[in-house]
Amino acid sequence: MKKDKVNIYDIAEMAGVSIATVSRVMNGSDKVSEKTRKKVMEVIEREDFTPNAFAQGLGLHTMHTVGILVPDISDPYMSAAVAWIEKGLSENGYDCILSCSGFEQEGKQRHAEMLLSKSVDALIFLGSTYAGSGRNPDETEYIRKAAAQVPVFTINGYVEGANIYSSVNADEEAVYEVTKKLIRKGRRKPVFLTDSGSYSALKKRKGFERALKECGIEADESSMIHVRNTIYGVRDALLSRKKSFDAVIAANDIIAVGAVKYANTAKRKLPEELEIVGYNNSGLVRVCEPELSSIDNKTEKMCRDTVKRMIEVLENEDPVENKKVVISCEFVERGTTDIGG
Amino acid sequence: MKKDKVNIYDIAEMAGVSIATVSRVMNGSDKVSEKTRKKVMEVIEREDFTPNAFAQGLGLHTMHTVGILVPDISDPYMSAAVAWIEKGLSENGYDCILSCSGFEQEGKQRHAEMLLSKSVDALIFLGSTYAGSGRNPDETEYIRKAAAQVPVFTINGYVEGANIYSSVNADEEAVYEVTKKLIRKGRRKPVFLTDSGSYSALKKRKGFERALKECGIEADESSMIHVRNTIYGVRDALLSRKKSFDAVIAANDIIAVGAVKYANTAKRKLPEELEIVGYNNSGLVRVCEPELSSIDNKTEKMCRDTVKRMIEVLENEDPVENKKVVISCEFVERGTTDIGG
DNA sequence: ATAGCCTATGTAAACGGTTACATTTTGTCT
DNA sequence: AGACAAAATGTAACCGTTTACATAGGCTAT
Repeated sequence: MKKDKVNIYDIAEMAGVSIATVSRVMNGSDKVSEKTRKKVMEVIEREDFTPNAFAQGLGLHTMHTVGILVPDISDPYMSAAVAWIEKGLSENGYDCILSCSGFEQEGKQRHAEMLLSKSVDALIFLGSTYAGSGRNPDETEYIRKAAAQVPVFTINGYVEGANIYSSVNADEEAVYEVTKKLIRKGRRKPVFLTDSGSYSALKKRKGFERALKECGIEADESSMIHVRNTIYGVRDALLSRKKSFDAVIAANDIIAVGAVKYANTAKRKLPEELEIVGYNNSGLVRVCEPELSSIDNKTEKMCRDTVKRMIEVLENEDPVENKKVVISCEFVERGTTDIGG
Repeated sequence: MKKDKVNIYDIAEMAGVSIATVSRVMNGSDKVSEKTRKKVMEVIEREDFTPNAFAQGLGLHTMHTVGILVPDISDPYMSAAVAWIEKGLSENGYDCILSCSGFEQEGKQRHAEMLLSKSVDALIFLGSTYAGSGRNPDETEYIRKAAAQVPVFTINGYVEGANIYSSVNADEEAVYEVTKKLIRKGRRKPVFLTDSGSYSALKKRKGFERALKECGIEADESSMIHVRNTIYGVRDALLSRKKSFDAVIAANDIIAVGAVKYANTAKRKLPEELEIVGYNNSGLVRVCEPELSSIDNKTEKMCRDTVKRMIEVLENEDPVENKKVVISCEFVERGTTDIGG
């Protein structure tokens, strides 16, 4: 099916020079006389020549390609992050291979191996790992295995290990601060909603618990609710809840939107009777009515930062000192709270 | 950084066989005696040997990899589509390289060339092209160029040409039908909102105009409004509009949400005083309040279908007959209209 | 024993670039 | 004009696989 493409030999012949000269022209560098360069460039453009990346890779030992592993690209937070990462990589002459691994460890592992077999220069794991959850210490074993071959970067999932670089949000602090504010304002029955036991979810939960404890509010198990990551799932869970509550801190914006749906359905006025805080400050916040107050976890900054460090690791031989970068969040107030931005 | 890896020569030497035999063992196929296979496998496992992908790519001319070009992955419609495509490809043993090209032709072209240089087996162009707009016939020249090298599949952007396969929605029909319904119900001043002059936008517009003409409503230019693809952009455009209108048909859900924002801001009751129809039936429809009536363009079906045809084209030599597949849409009624689902 | 055939294995030629090194061309200085 | 350096260009080795083809070795049938 695939037609034969022109290769460097064809170009060389047409331009009446050697392949070395064509290669030199292609790579801009080196010393080629202006006359020859022009002649060769003409042929290259006329024939629409683009070098074969594999052949280049063989010689150069790099394909300038980075693998991105994302559990679910249709999640707005993930897709926004991928967009930023792709942009950053592209600006630096790298391309990305995307792989949607699902949330299961087995899929992640398989996809990571697939990416490695494509000789990516580095790997980015996007989204939460379960590292440190204590439930199963080898849940991140495959990340360490991958790191034996290429530098690995994790975003919002911290894994300790050689050749592994992590960027995480100060999730605990962020939730702690916002919960405190809610309590200070008079809320006495806040609940925390999450859909997973991921690394970052655990941090958020910790922040929530700490704030409650400090304020002398009993943090019983029932104030930390496990929900499905869908709008209706959350709404229904809240509708059927027996115990009362007067504030919701959600682990992501989708869950928060579900809480807003609940409030609208149950006719509880926002923010007077109930306050809701989302997480991620994603595109959803403005779609929601009233618009959603949310904790901005600085996706763009985090992604840009990750890409920058990656380029450093890949292109400088001196080791990058910062293995773990913590990026703080910022609470953005909109219509679902009234605690001061 | 990358460790020096063992290669096939090392394995061959250690196992006391030739590289050809090792290669045969690796690829499972061919006839190798059980004894040799075992001996070689042992060394392979012990040394953790994985073949170099560059070299494989050079030899094989296929990496079971498909390139996906998407203008903007953070758009919920696009990311949902990518998720479906990735899933389908993955199920068939293919991987995908994602490239976010932006909406400009120049970027699309550059990214397409990049993907081709990576020896992808096929290319998928996601989202609207400007083919047939008449404004510039070579706007799709680069797609044809790409098709000279590998089969090209376009989703919602029809391009005529050899080796090009398209899947498009019956956009004109869908908009025509829903507009008719609105008019029949009594709406006399519908407006159509779009952010682009893309192929599918033009079809939608055509359907809108046709419905108006048939019903004897004057379709002046001002009833087809060009807006930015942001919620506030649309809201503000509508707020500042002088001429009155009583129904909105939007080219996508984001625009429709903007119209809902407008209605909420201007205190126009939905759906009594104003009816709004979105397009794509994306995740946003349920976030919106009231929930958004939208035209479902069957993203999953379209993506699955595209992947299926692609596999056929790639793996069977007999030509696939259907170069252009049209997939019909379905209007889904929610809170922003009252015309009957 | 030997011709004849399979089967298992090895040899070497692609694949399409990069690049160290060799060679030719050009230009300068005396 | 001749010597020499510098600049431009060419040659060929190398990267690590796959695979068509060649060959060696084992078996059966005569």
